[in-house]
Amino acid sequence: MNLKELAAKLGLSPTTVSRALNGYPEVNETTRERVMAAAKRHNYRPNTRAIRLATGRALAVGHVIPIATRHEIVNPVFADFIAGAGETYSRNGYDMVLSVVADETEEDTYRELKSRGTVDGVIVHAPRLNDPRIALLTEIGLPFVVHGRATGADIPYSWVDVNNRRAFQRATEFLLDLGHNRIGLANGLEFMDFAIRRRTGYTDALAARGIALDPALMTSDEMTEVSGYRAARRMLDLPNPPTAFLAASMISGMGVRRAIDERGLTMGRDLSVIIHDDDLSYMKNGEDVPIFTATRSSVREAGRIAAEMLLGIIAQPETAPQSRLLEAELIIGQSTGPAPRPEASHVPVAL
Amino acid sequence: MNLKELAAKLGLSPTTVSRALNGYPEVNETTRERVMAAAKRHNYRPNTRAIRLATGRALAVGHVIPIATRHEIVNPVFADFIAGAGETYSRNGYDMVLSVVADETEEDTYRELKSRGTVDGVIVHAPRLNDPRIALLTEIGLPFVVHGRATGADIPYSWVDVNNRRAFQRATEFLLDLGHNRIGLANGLEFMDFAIRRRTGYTDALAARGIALDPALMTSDEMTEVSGYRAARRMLDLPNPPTAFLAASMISGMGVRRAIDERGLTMGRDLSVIIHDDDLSYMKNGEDVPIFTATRSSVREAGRIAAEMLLGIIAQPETAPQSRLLEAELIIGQSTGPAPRPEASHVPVAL
DNA sequence: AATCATGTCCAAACCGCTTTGGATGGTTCA
DNA sequence: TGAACCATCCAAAGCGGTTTGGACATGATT
Repeated sequence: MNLKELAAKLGLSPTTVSRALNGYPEVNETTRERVMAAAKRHNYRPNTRAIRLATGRALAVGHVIPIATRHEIVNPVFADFIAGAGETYSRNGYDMVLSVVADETEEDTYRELKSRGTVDGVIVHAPRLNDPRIALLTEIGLPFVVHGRATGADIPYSWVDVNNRRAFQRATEFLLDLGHNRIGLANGLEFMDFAIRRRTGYTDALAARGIALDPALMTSDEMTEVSGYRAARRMLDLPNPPTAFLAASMISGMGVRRAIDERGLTMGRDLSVIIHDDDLSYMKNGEDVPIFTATRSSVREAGRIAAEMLLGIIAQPETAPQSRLLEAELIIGQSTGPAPRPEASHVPVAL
Repeated sequence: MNLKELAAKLGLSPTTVSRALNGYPEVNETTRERVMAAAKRHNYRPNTRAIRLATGRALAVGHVIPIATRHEIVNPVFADFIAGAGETYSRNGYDMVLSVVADETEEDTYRELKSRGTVDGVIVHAPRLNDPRIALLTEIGLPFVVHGRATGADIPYSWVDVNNRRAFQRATEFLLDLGHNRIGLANGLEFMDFAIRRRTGYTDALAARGIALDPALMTSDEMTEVSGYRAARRMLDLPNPPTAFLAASMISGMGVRRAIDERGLTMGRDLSVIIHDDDLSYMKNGEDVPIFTATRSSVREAGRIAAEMLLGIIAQPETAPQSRLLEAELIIGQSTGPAPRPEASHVPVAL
C-alpha cells in the first residue's frame, strides 16, 4: 500500500493525502480525518526510502566503531551509551546506523557517510588527544557531537562529557582524607582523553596536599579485568606498596580486587579501592549497598543527552556549538576505609 | 556532485555513467575507464537514498533491541555480537540499523521496519521459549536469522546457535570426573532459550551418573555479578554446600568468586568454578592462562556467521531455512581442581 | 457587481539514481 | 548489396514520496 494507491482509494490526489497525514493546514479537517482513518485501516506507512530521497534528509544518525587491534571501543560502556542514544532516536523518528570498520578506514567512513547522504550527523566516540576526527568532520560539514572531549582540538565543537578530572580529584581527596597517602592509579589508556583528565585529577589532588608523585603507582592500560589485576599485583609487590587504589572501571576494579583477595587481604579493610562506575545496566555496582566506593555517572544518560544535542544541531545547523559537562557523584561503598596504621598494613591477619 | 553533473562533465548520459560504474557490459572499456577516473577525481559517490529508492532495496539490516525492565539484551554479549555482524555488513556494503525500543513495541517495530522498507532483513536476538517473533516475521515476510533458537517454535526458520546443552553437559561431566557431586548451577533467566538448554545439559549429565537433582543447587537469574554472588552465597550457606559451581557468564562467575573469596576460601582449590565464556574482546578470561575453566565460544564469530547467513537469505529469499550449530570448546583454567575430601572441605585454611 | 481574499484541492516537477526500450552506426555474412 | 547483428550509447519512465504553483469555489469587501 503506497501513497498513490491510498489516494486512489480515497478519491483524492497524492498531494492532499500527503498533506493530510503530515499535518499541513491547507486541508479540510473532515478530509484529514477521513485520510487518517483510511491510513490506519489499510495500515499505510510511508516508505522511508522515498521520504529520504524527497526530503533530502537521511533521518538517521551514524555511530562509527573502529574495530581492530585497538578494540577499546567495543566495550560495555559503548553498549549502554548506544542504548541511551537509541531511545532518543526512536522517540524522534530517527534511525541509528552503526558502522563497524577497520581502524584505518575510519576517516574514509565519515567521508562516505557524508557524500552518500547515509546519515544527517554522527556521534564521535572515544576521543583521543588531538583527535583528527573533529577537524575532519568540521571540514566536510557533517554535524557531530563528541562523547567526551579532545584535548588539543583548537576549533569549537559540541560535546557531552563527564567531569573526569573533578571525579578523580574528589576520589583521591576522599582517600587522602581517610589517611591514605600511597594511592595506586590503574588508569585507562592515556592516549584517550578521558584517561588524561582522570590522571590530572589524581595528580592535582596529590599536589594540593604536597604529596610527590610516584611513577610506580601509576599505570595506564586497557580497562580489562586482567589489566586491573596485574596493575594491583605489581604495586602490591612494591617495597612500599599503596594502601588504596583508584581503578578506571568496574571491570578493572574487579581485577584489583582479585589481586587483593589473592593475598588474603580484605578490600575495604586492608586496602581501599575506588572505581569509576558508568552505571551500566547489567553490571551494577551492587544493588542495595554499593560494592565499590565509586565516582558514578550514567553513560546511558550521557547517550541520551548527546543524542538530543545532535538532533538539535541537525535541526538548527547554524547555531553555535553546545556542550554539557556532567558531574559524577561520589558513592560510598564497602571498598574504602581508613588507612591501616603503618605497622599493621599489608600483613594478612591470618598469617 | 551527483550522477547528472558527472555525466554532463563527461559529455555522456547518466545511463552510461551509471552502467560504467556498476560494471554493466554494454559500455566501451575505454569509456568505462574514463568514467571511473572522473568519478575518482571528483570523488563522486552515488547517493544511498536514491539507490535505495531506485532499486527497492534497503541495503540495510536491522537489529531490534528491546529496552526496559527486562534489559537482558543490552549486555556485553550483545556488543560483541554486533561487532562481528557489523564487520560483515560493512564488507558487503550494507548498513546496520539498531532500533532501541520499549519492550511492548517490539513487534510493532518489526512491522514498521517491513512496511516502511527500512531494512531488508533482521537478526532476532535473545530468543525465548515459544518466541512469538518467529511467527510474526515469517508472516510479514521479513527475512531473518535468529541468534539462538526458540524451543517450541513449530515453523522452520534460520538460526545460528552454540550447542549450549552439550557445553554444559561437558562442563558438568568434567566436574563429576574431578569428584564433585554437589554442583551448583547459577544459570541465566530460564525463559531464555539458551538458559533452558544449558540447564538441560546440566541435568542430563547428572542423570547419566545417577545423581539426583537438588533444587537448592539450581538458580536462575540475570547474568550479573551480583546475581552470581548471591547465588553462590546462598548455596554456600546450605548445610550441605556444593563443591563446584557452573556459572552462566564471565560476569556472574566473578560474583561467584567474590562469594568464595569472602569466605576465605580459594577458588580452584576449595571450590571449583566453570563459566561459559563468550570470548568477549574486552573481557578476556585471562591472557596467557585462563582464569576460569570455561566452555568457550566466540559470540563475535557467531555474529559474523549470522550476518553472512542473513545476507545470503536476502540475496536468495526462496531458499530453505539454514542453520548452524557451533560447538563450544572446554578450556581448562585455574578455577577447577579435584573435589576436596569431605572432612577438609569448606574450612578456610586460615581459621 | 466586480474585486479580492480564503479555503481546499490538484497537476506536475523534483529528489538522484536504475532500468527498459530503443537509436545509431559499423561489421559481418549470405 | 541488403539484411542481420553487434557494440555502444541515450531518452524516458520509473521508484514513492514532497513541494511548488496554480485552479476553482465560496464568501467577504467595496
